[in-house]
Amino acid sequence: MSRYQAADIEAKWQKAWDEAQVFRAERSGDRPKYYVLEMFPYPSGRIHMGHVRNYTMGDVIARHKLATGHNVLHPMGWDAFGMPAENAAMASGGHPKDWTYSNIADMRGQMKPLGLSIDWSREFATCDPEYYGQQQALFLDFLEKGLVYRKEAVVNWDPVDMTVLANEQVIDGKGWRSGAEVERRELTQWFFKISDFSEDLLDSLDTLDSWPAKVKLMQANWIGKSRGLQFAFERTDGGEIEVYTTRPDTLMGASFVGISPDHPLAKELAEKNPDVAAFRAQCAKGGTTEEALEKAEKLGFDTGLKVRHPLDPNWELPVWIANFILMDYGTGAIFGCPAHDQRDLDFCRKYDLPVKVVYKPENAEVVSLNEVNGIAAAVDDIWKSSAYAVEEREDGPDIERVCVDYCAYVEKIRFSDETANSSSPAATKWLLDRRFDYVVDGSGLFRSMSAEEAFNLISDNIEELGVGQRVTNYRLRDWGLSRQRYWGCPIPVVHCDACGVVPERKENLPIRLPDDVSFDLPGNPLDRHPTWRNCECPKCGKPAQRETDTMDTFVDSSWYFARFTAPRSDTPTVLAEAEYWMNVDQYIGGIEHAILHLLYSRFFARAMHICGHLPEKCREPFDALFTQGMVTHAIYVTRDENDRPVYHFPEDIEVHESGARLGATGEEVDVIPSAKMSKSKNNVVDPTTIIAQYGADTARWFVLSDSPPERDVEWTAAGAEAAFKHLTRVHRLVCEIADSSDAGTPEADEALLREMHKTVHEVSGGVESFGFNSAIAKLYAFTNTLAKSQAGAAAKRQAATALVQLMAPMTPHLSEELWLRLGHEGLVATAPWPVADEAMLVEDTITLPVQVNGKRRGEISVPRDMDKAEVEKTALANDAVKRSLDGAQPKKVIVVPGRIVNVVV
RNA sequence: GCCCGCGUGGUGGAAUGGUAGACACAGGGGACUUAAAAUCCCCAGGCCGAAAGGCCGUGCCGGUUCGAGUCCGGCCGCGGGUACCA
Repeated sequence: MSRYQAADIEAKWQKAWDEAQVFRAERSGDRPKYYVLEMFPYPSGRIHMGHVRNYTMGDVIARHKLATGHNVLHPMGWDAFGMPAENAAMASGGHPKDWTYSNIADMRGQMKPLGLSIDWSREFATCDPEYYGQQQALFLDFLEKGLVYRKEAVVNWDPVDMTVLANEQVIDGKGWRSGAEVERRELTQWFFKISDFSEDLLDSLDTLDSWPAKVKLMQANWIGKSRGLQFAFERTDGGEIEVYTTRPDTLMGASFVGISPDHPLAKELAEKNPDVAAFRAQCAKGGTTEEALEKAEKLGFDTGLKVRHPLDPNWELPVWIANFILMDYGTGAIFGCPAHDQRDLDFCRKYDLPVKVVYKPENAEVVSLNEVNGIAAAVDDIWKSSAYAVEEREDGPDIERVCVDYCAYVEKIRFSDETANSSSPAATKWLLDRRFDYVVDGSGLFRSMSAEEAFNLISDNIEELGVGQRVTNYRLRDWGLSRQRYWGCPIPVVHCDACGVVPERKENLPIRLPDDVSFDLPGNPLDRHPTWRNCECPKCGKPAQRETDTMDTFVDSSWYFARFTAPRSDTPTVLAEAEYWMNVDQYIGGIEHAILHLLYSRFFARAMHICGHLPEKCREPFDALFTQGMVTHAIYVTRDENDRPVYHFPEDIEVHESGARLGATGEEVDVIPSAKMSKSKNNVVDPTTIIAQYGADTARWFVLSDSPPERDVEWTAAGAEAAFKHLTRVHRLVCEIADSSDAGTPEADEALLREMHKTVHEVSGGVESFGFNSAIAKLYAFTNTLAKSQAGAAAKRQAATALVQLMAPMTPHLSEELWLRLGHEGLVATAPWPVADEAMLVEDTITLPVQVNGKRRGEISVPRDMDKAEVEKTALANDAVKRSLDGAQPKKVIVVPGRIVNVVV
């Protein structure tokens, strides 16, 4: 009997599949098509366990669909533009192109041994001029349809290196190479008009039935539809300030009007007032990320300007410049209502601005006002309490009641204030400044009304006054695609002194990246290239300058799925091919792409449809989405002399009880226990050693069995050994069965075949619903059953055949080998998937647990179809149950047929 | 900060609101062997108990339910995203 020789088997069958062209995808009318796609990799140089996990999952789906009679498209390509190639060029002097293509060759070489059912004839890289040239054509079409435009936007600016930094290159607010404090700076850049599609992108989420709910929720929140009021505050010195608010109901609690440091008014003031200029400069420090902006200390500057409250001309509010107000959202100006917004509250406390309550806190009565910390603490508690947040509902704010009782509440606070030992300035200020006699509706007191009523009352007043109107607003911003970098798709436009910005002619595409560039200086090499940017204006023919910005790499990955349907065509897509192959039936990728990549792709599919590159049905390009968890691993960090992080490889680390240290020097390292594997953090584990040691089938089996696919998994090497042992066991067992001629008992045959049908049923279900780890557990159990079975050779061969077929999507090479060994014709890869006999799935006798008051006390064995009354009788007659009841009379007996009996006493 | 997830034995994990811990890893014991490897068999959440059995137990606190790992509310911890990492 031959031993399990993974290396021989795998090479043999990969060759066989190749020769039979089993995975070559061609249009065909005789089978339903199925397009399965895994998010294509960035060619970092080495595949890691995350790739193996991702592609193996997709491969199981693809092979299962092939076996169930589908015409499967399962392509692979490379998301090949991006910063790491330039970083490598800077670090070691090579060329990004060489680095990238060499990495692609390496990774393809590491992926092929996995035996993936990929149609490699469709492979491409986004840095191929044949691909990015078509992308440039798309850009020009988008431009023509008004889907692209230019405007000013802020970037991270490194004032020492004089270059734009990616967010990732900003560490603790400092440039990663220079260590200089990063500034925000405005540049003119290209934008896709994704915001034109806000409503559609939001509404269409409802049609994506096979997407994870969490992804749809994240996208919906990202798009961030809000109903609000846009209106103007009149300045006492003339002019006005336009604000947007989702909370007009809190207008009577306004304490100030705030404008963004990037607001035109702030810029105007800065020209005359050096203090304002200095404040703006202070606000411009730090990175551009939302996180950095939100977490930054709240800074404000009192402009000295005043505005009139729109509902009370005698009520003046100060105008502040505040760093937490984003120019990109709404109008870049707000009114602050500190009582009902945490950020406004923080701000008002810091600058001693009044806090006016509009809503009565729901739990005002239960607040203890005699706490040792005095009234300030009580007020704090209330401010912090969730009662203050008015829940945003689909139909606008609701639930909470606008005050009436708040007068009584304020009295209560005041009463307590007299007895409190301390009176904090904030609390005193708040008490002194209440204006609860203000009239909204002329009645002399606030009416008791719901938040929605208040929302409408204020909005109506504002609209009647003619100073503003209700508007729908979206958080989603247009997609800035300009990058001041070399290794990306050149933006195909020309700047002409006479004609302005002119699109390149399509016949001049692709606009190729020049090869002769240097990375010895920071910044974009295209900018300082001696000749590349010189060209003729496509319109007037005079000398002109090429755009030197390249495209965001997200553009590359926003349409590659469509390109796979016609990867060699000299147009971006071919409608007939797209009509046949699209949409992607199953898309698989990391949860980290839940928002940006998937949203951008949805936008691109719409835009491509508008330009005639995709049929109508492709507006939502991914029918089903599965988001796999990430493979994580600890990160080991030390700090260099400038306090910048240095990441160490796992193999250089010694772990001890209280932490970890560097093996070479003994230096203690900080351990970040579990984080996404990332090349820049040096925590990537290489799967090739496992493949070399045990074979691809072991690696595939192990990554699928180890954890549920949607969950993150911490990589450990233990376990691969066990997977290999199991496959060896299956090999031995099936070979024994193939050679056996034993007779068995009819009972054993029956039992084995019942178990076989159950396994077929459960494994099929598991494969179809991404329950790979559970499916594999069933296969383990069935292997154990088969090994112990006393069934005859014929029944065992039948069971072994099913086992081999069920394992085939996961361990395709081993299965082919055993399929042949069992004497079957052709390839298991194309053999029809086994189908379970429903009649064999039901047992005649079932075991029911019996609970007494919800605790399991015994079990009974009853016929499957026994009626409820009989089951109840049997349960109550059970010895263990009687003992547990101890003579007590049951009040109620709940019988859940086929499930459980619960006796309540 | 904000949005979204996740949290179950020593470990990975299983469990349409219905017997918590399937299946495996590591561990312990045994068989085979001169020995080892390989293979096979058995044990195994915690506590009490000789056993029968009992009590506790799915991050924490509370709720809904005959019944909660699962649903609801509030916390804590960890992870992802946060628009120039891909």
